[in-house]
Amino acid sequence: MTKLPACILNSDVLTACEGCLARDRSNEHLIAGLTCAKRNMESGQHLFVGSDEQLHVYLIRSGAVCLYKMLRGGRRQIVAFKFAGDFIIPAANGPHRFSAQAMTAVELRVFPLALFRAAASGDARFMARLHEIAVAELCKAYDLISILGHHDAEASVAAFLLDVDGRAALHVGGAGAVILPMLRTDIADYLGLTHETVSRVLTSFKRKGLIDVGRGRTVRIKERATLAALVGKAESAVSSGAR
Amino acid sequence: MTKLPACILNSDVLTACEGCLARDRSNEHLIAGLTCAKRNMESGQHLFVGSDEQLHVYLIRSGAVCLYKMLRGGRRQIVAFKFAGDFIIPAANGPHRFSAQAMTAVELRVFPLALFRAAASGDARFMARLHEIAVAELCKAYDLISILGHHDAEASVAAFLLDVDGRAALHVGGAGAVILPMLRTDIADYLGLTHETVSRVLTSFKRKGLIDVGRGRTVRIKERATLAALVGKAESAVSSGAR
DNA sequence: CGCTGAATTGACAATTCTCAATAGACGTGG
DNA sequence: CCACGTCTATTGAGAATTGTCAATTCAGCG
Repeated sequence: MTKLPACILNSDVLTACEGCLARDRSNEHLIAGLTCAKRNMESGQHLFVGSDEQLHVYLIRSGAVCLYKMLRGGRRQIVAFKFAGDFIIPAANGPHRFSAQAMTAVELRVFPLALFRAAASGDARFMARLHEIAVAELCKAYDLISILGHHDAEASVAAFLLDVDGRAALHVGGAGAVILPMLRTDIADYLGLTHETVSRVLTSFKRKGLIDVGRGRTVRIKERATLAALVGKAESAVSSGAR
Repeated sequence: MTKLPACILNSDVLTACEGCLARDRSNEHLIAGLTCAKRNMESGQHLFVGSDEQLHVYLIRSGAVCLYKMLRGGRRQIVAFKFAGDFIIPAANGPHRFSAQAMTAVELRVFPLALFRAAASGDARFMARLHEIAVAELCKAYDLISILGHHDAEASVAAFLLDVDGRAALHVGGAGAVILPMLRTDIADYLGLTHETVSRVLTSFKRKGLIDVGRGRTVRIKERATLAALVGKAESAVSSGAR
């Protein structure tokens, strides 16, 4: 079994890959046959679009990226936000299912997909890691489904704020404030709302004293419990009884 | 490498597992250490609920099952329908994230989760199959996200009809009609609508001549292209331009 | 300092939800 | 075989939320 970098083997890679690739300066080999290149992109640039062939695995070192799909009527559905430490791994063969756009300046590590897969197919541990990552994405997807199914703007935005707040990569010093790297439009396209509605809800939260909205897209959560109540911690997978 | 049953190795298992387990009568060993039991359940019964420990992998031989989660306000979000040939595989450790309820009489094959995982962890091919299944579920989840993001009842119902129509397991003889094994309420809880809205949309489709709604929850699609247009085959992952 | 894109706020329209009543299907039992 | 009861589906009317369109304020940047 080949030697795998910690960033691939560790269970918590999705949120923290510091220390592992931090050591790789100038494209040194991480494991036999699996190298990564550095790439930097500016805000607004696309890593790839839906029609592109899938050729790479991306690891985000810093910044924020969104994965989206264009829907009928010009509507855009963002299916995931990716932050520092997150992987973007093509799921199947063929063209990309999504487009990936940098929402801020982004620092990337890029692995050739073919090599990545070759390394995985020969190694059950690596394969298991990939599976683990896919499962984590699946859980995220189900969370988003729950949010979209709510049909409740306040609950959606509250869930979004709590989710983002849980990502260490986005915190700024001191008062526990979070930088929202995305536009109101991006939040709206993620939650299935309009940017006006997102704005209204945030203003409403601010007025109720649940959050502080500061300069530079900074948000600080003041009443976490109240937000959680809005989301409905009553959310439960338990049956409410046979039908 | 152990000998694996075709139902696990084949790529198209999610929709068709006939012929593989058809041969296993009375719990014979399928591969070393991996046996399955038969179980039958009636409509309305739960395979498991969200608080249960995850102990089994299920393969549906016949019938229909839904996976759901209860949301705040008593709202129920169905995250997936499972039909004949589909697996229900616990993703992570801990309790179930969802409840699973039989929507019709169901014939099941039940594998002990521990044995299933043991077989997988030692076998890169098996692991790869599991990954493949998870990825397929992920794609389904993203499809549902796209539907829920639409915020358009007609598009949602049209997408649902076309999706269900694509599942061979649900077709009845002759005129290409499909049996919808689920209630209007189930469809609504899947699409983030109310059963009244689902009913209204179906009636509207019927009046427009897009579908026939027959006896016994039978639906026949007459104007596939029109329904597809409603969904918006314009759906695309291609960027509409840099921002 | 002014320009440009983003965010906020307002007024109104549209869709869906809620509540309610009716009609239909299915199974049971007389 | 029909009547009844129950569950499901349909239909209707009104309420509520969000979307749409438009105008204004704000922030960042040259």
